[in-house]
This record gives sequence, C-alpha cells and structure tokens, in this order.
Amino acid sequence: MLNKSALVYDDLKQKIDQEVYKLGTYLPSENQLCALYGISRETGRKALAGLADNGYIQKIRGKGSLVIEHRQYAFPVSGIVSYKELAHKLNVTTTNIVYEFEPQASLPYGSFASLGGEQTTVPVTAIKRVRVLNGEPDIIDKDYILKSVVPNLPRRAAEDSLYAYFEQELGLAISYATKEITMEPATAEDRERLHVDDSMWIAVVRSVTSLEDARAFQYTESRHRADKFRFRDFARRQPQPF
Amino acid sequence: MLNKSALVYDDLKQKIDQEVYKLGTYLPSENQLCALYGISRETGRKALAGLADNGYIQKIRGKGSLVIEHRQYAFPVSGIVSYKELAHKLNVTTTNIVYEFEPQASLPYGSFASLGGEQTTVPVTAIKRVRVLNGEPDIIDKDYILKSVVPNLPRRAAEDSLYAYFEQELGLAISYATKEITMEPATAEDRERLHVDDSMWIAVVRSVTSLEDARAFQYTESRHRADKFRFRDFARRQPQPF
DNA sequence: GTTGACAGCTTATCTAAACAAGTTTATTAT
DNA sequence: ATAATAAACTTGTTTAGATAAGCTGTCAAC
Repeated sequence: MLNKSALVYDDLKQKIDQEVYKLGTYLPSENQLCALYGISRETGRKALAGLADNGYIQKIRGKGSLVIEHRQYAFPVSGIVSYKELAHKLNVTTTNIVYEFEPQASLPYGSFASLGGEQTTVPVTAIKRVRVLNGEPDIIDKDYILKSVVPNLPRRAAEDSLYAYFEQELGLAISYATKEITMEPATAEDRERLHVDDSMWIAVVRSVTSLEDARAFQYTESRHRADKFRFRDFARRQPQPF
Repeated sequence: MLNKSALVYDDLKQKIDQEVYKLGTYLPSENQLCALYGISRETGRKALAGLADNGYIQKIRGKGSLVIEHRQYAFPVSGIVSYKELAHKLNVTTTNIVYEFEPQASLPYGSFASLGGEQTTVPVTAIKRVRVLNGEPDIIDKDYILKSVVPNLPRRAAEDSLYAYFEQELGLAISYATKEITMEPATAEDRERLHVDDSMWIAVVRSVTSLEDARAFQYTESRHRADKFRFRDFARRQPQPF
C-alpha cells in the first residue's frame, strides 16, 4: 500500500491524463486539496512537488498549480522503466527473442563500480536479446546480472520481463540507475541481428541499475538502430551558484 | 538569497564533491544535521531529498544517507545547463562562432506548443552558432527566441552566453525544459559546418525552454557530431501502478 | 479615469511534534 | 554459548501551525 501523498499524486496524475484537469487550467488550491482528500497541506504539497518534478504542472506563487503539456515518455529509453511496461503503456506489439543465455559468465568488476584499479571479475548471468517492434528487429539488449544478488535466474524471466521477475518474484526493490548514451558505428553483431548495413550507426545506452540498499546488480548495454532511436526528457533548471 | 534547505543542500553537495563525506560513507544523521545547521528536521530532509534526486546519496531507512557514486554530467547535453556553465565546470577551452543572426525571423507556433492545428507563426530572433571544442567544430546550435519575451536581443548575448543574458541582465527566471534526442543523417549544413562527410550521423537535441510562469520562450535545435556525442543521466524508479 | 491601499486569495518556507518502521547494539534469559 | 528481548538509534510519514511573499480584485481618494 502506498502512502497518502503517493495516492494523491496518482489520483491527480490520472485526472490530468484524463483531462479532468485540462491543460492550461489550475489544479484545486492546496487548501482545497486538504479538504478534498482529508489531508494536511504538507501532504498535498508533496504530491504537487512530484507532479512538478515529472513535468505535469508548474507551480506559480500567488496563482496556483498550472497544468502544463506533459510529453509521454517515448519508446524505448527513458527513466527506469522496463521494456514490457513501456510496450504496454504505448500499445505496441513487441516480441522478445533470447538468442544467448549464459548462467556462468563473468564481467570485470569495473563495469559496476567504475572505481578503476581492481581487475577482478564478478560472476554474472549473461543474456542477449533482440527486441522486435512491429515485425522489425530494432534493439539488442545485453544484460549482465550479478549472481551474488540473483543466483539462479531462470531463462523464462529473460523471455518475459526481467523487472517483473526481480520485483514481483524475488521482492527486489529497484531504486535508481545511471545511464549513458553514445553513438557508435554498427558492429558485425549489430548488422546481423538488426538487419542493417555498415553505414548505419547505433545508439548505445549503457546503464547500471541499483537496489534500494545501493547495491549495483545489473549492467545493461542496449543497442538501438539509430533511425529508430528517440529519447525524451523533462528537466528543471537548478539555481546556478556562480 | 537562497533558502535554508538550499544552503544546506549546497554545503552538503560541496562537501561530497570535496570528499569531506567520502563515497560509501554515511552523511550525518538527520538529527545531527539539525544540530549542525540549526535547522528543523524537515528542512534538512528537503536538502537530503535534493541530493537523492540528483544521485549524490541513497537514503536507506534505519541506516542513513549513503554517499553513492555521482557521475558528473558529461559534456554537452544534460539538464538545463548552458554551454558556458558546462565548459567552465569541465575545464574545456571552447569557442563560439555566430554564423547567422536574424532579429526578424518567424517560426511556426507549433514549435513552442505542439497543440497542432493552428498554422500561425510567431516572431523570433534566430541565431545559428558553431561550438568549437579544442579546435574542432562539434556542435551546431540553432536558437529561436520569442520576441514577445525578449524584444531586442543583442548579438553580443549570442556571442557570449544567452542564459547569462536572460537571467542576469533581463532577470528572466528559467524554470524547465522538455527535450528530445534523435539520430539523423547529416545534412549539407552539418557537413559544411562540422567538417564531416555524409557517412556521419548527427545527434539532434530539440528542446523547448520555459520560464517560471510557464511561458515557453526558446526553441533550440542542437546538432552534435555522432562520434563526439555523449549523454549521461541519473534516474530513479517510480513505483509502477499496474 | 487613475492611482493607491487593502483584503483575501494563492504558494513558499520553516518549525515542532508525534508515531511508524527498519537497523544495530546491548542486555537478558535460557 | 546461544537466542530472544529490549533499548537506542536510524529514516518515513503525517499533522498543525506560523510567517513570508506573490497575485487579484475592490474600494476609496484624488
């Protein structure tokens, strides 16, 4: 069960998505939210802060919480959202082909904590998958999952959804990820699996995912056909010190 | 002048960067922060929430605020940070060549508010610049600034820093931006200005920047040589409803 | 008509306090 | 020695209240 501010957040978000609160209009004032939901002002403010963080509203002092244009995250890179969740959200038919599954692989430790120096390796389960969107192979996903966290990863978890398996079956609490996007020329593996020629570039998303207790447990390399790649983001400006 | 929680945030961030609080160690507890800074617990918690949002710490219930690896934002795409701020932060020598400056241009209104339909245009100041890093032209920036917000934009502002001009000279409060990254083949203009051949792809970052009162006022198209492009991000997982 | 002061709304910040829940350490009972 | 218990820490959530500051309309004075 979620807490009150999260419940209010979800309710307001849903009402914004369903245009109960339309673009360009103001949400009920903070005092009205207190009355509406039977909560204190600070609880409501936390819900509003979340909406502002995620680009749903802009808070304007003296006026209220203005509903602004919220761009749906585009497929398939965004925050930490699993492929299956996104496919569901965007109503796209997808397939998921596991073409390599190695339960006894190893990876340099530096991939997880780039502290350099130590050249030791860690045991991982290695998975390679091709994501097929509307009949076309668009993405190669290479996942390496620490065996110290997930000792026996069943192949069916890779064929369905890794995140669902981690969270729902193992009860792991996935918390945050660092991510880097670069562009690289296509490799032989890219050309074979994504059916492109060597003039195509590849958008490479490398990420390290961590749990609630800050243990990094998954390293992912996601390789996208450049012509199908799209990334959307919402960012707020931080006050600059100097 | 900033508020108390922002001051505490800045102080803690600085101490993390300077390794007063080292990676893998815990910050002082919330109660200790109250005593250290003479603040209430909620005020300290706001500072900590900011650090957690930006990937400096991971809060672990029952234990404390753990300092985690914080990846410095890579040049040159990230949150809303101006080119000059980033160059300063990363200690890179850069040049900035304005090769087009048109104070009386116009842009389809849809570029700012993609509500479709209306085919009217809005008057803007149009600027095209090439960013030169270490002697090599790497980025083309095309900026379109609404004349209804900034009527007379001086050319020197484009040659120095648009953001510094907006914020420090005009007193505009820049608040948030939506951003989209795609990959596209190089155009003739790309090839000429960035000195690449037609096998090179271009990372295109299109963004709309808005003020504190939610007025969108700037549309930017930033075109990066694919081989020089790098984007880093930190994201927290949101609880998934379904 | 224009201006200025004001009241009544809004959000922003901060405080103090209470209780819940997870972690660690010390103590106690077996 | 071992195991269960309790105490003392930690963060998480919520409440109620105070003060500050921005926006808007009203109303009186000019």
